[in-house]
Amino acid sequence: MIRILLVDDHPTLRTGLANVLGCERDFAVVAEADDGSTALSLCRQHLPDVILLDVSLPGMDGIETLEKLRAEFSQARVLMLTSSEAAEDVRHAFRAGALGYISKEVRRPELIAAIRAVARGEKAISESIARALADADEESTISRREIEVLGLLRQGFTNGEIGRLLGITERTAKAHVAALLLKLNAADRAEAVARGFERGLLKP
Amino acid sequence: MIRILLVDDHPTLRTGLANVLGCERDFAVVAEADDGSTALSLCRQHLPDVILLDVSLPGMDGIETLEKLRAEFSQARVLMLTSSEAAEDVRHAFRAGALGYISKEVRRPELIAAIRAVARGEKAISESIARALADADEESTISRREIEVLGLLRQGFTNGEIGRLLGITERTAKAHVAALLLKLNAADRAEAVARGFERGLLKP
DNA sequence: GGAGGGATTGGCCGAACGGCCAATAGCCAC
DNA sequence: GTGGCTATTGGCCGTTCGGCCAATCCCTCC
Repeated sequence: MIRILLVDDHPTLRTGLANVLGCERDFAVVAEADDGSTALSLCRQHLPDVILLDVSLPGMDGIETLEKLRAEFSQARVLMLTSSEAAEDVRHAFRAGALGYISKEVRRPELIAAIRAVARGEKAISESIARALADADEESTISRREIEVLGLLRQGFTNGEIGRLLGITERTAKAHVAALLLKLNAADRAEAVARGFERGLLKP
Repeated sequence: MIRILLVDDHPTLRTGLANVLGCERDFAVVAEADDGSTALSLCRQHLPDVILLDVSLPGMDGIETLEKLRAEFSQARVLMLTSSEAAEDVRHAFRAGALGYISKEVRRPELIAAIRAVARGEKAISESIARALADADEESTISRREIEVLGLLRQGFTNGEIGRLLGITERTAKAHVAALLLKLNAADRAEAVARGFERGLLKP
């Protein structure tokens, strides 16, 4: 018997999942949560075999929830669910100890197969996500520092301000911005920010 | 009997909806579509009483689908479903003839009530959406032209290029950009683009 | 028919931006 | 340990940006 905890903020989607999963004789949805902290306490109560975790949650987001879950239950087997295909999110999730990462768009059989795989301790990645990861690899990698700078560009800071905020020279800030423009193939910081949102580096 | 057409690109969510709706004796889900053109042809086939239409669809988006549906079936009663609360989307939807607009986060009873209301030809707006609309009213309204300019800022165009693209002077383009910065409370075009994404004026 | 708001344009100016070239130091992987 | 990548900094320069002030035309709402 595979005991499952559902974590998603959309009640209807949870119903759909519960319904789909309920059709499998060896699946049992033992609890449902609509946010990260509820997920944590329910996990303590039920110690599920598999946790289906939405990436975007209100308050504490999916990745953060994943980190806390893994910190407390290092053996927790987590399958991330997502609506978008942001390569950086996927990487973060795996780094934080997720076992699987699949799109909500997948059909029933794929979903079921992914859950079984994760329950066995195997990895599971849906095809669209794998493709997004491959695409991201082709493009140049954006460094952590650059993502940090991108976050400041988003807030309308000038190069000088970015330098001050990061404790570096305006020159260096400029260099980071230039690197961002190049890697994101953007003409100016406005387009860089747009690309950030398009790629999921920045979140609304 | 209320005959319903479901339009959403997430199979699991559709399952959930079908499940929730199936519990009501006077509801019948007569068809499901995962994109706009399928929705159109299914609508021709089944002439449903109510259409549940997701705002974000692959290819032709929800609003566009709505427009085509209304153009062909002017009596169509459409209830929009959304994951985000972008005030501009809501306005566009109502202008395009939607009868209702609710968040996917709503609980079962609210959803059912909204569908019954729309089936009777009444409007239905979920609380969170109404709040978003109210918030948007407090802020200054962004004109169509400005949204157009925002779309160009996103693509990294300079004021001069924007002028050329819109057939206006650089001066005027500058004026539009300045208006955007003011209304979006942004320090520069990069932040303006970010605010555009945050508000749902721009879509990834 | 008048009021209000959006779209349009003008000039001026200091600050910020982005491009190009080059160099040093630190860290990870092979 | 050596190559490759990132982070850091420097100078120089033409272009672009954003702010401030003011004016006209057109459409819609009352």
